[in-house]
Amino acid sequence: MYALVDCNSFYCSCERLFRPDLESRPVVVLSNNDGCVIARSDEAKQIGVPMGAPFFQYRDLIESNQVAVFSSNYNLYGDLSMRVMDTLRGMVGESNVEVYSVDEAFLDMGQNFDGKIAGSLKERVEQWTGIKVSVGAAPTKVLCKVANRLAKKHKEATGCSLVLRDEADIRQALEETEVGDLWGIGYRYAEKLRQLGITTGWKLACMPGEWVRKNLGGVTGLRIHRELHGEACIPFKDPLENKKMISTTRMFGKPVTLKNEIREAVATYTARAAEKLRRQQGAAGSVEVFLVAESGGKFSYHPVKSALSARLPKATMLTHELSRYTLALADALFESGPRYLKAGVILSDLVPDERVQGNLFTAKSREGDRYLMEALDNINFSQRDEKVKFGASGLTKAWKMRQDCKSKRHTTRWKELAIVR
DNA sequence: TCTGGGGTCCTAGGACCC
DNA sequence: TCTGGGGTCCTAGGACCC
Repeated sequence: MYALVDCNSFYCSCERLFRPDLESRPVVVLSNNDGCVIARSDEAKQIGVPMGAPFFQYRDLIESNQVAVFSSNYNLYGDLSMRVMDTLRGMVGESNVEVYSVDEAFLDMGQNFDGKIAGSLKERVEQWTGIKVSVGAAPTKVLCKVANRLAKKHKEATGCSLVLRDEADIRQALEETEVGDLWGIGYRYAEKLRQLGITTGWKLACMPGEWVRKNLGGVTGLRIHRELHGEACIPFKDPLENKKMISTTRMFGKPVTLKNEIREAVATYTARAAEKLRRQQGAAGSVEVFLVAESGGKFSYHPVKSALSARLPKATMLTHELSRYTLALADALFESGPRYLKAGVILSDLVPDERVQGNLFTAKSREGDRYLMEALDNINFSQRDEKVKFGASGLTKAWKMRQDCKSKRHTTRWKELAIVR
């Protein structure tokens, strides 16, 4: 049996933790650049603020209902997420927790599953961290998702925790689940399935496997289908696995037209991506840079993307080596004229740093560079906020994103500690 | 007139997730 | 004026190999 533990309206819960006065007020959290709504408390959902809604379109609704609005504060959410995950690890063992996202984890509950543990997991997390969670348990990951969704949907009846054990439970749950609400069935497939009259999870489960393989993206669809029948096909992932790709991409706070500003942004994003790369002790064999520009058309929002990539002669984790390439790509991409909205840097072909293949022509020892990176990361990690950086990243950063309603980093900065009087 | 069979590797693009 | 960021997996098709 597996269990899925999912934090309720996670970002909103984090904000409320330090603002108890918001307990019964609607709360929303905005994406970077204060662009769209990415988290809503139950009250905000009831008022009718949809997920992903552009903030400017819903501003009136939000203001007239006195919704508390926050810019996203990833320092705070990341830290609270760690506390939740640590609590879970303490209860079921480190190797039985797969952190699926910042607010979700799958737990491997083993063979002798006792239904009561679902409740105690929930209680302990809430007591130790102050974050409310929902628990769904079932024989497969897809069914855990179904259970979790229903646990949330029927809060009063389930107490936010639901176990699907035998076939009767599963059938009933699937009959109540719309096909598009299944994990792995997105907008496109849901549409297609509905056209064919397959409206619920149960109806999909009743289709023959071969049909599913043909019509639902091959083996991916087949896996979901089998999971609906209680056959676990989506493996429990090793928590120590490294990323295969690392990217840093951002919208600009306002459109950018100057080459220098594009270069600053690309240098900054390269430095951030390289930092993530070093954290997993990796080195990148390829880099890609992309720019997104406004389209000429006045009445439509159709940004134009252009991208270039380069393969490095030797995989590296050094910021200054990586940015030599990313800046050259940025120069090649840039045109004067377009108003640029966004840029991004993607590192791929990642290999573990110690296994970097030697190259006959770059024999020079790079120990010094390595120490430099280590020192840089240490300073920036403990002091934060880019205390030390490369000049190419720029000092003014006119293009930086907007964050007008950001809360304090209560748990990760001494200076921003909450004050209680 | 008639032109094999069995592979691998790479890339682009689609679909999905939170 | 204003629409996020960071990932994963899979497939099809082309180039190339013997």
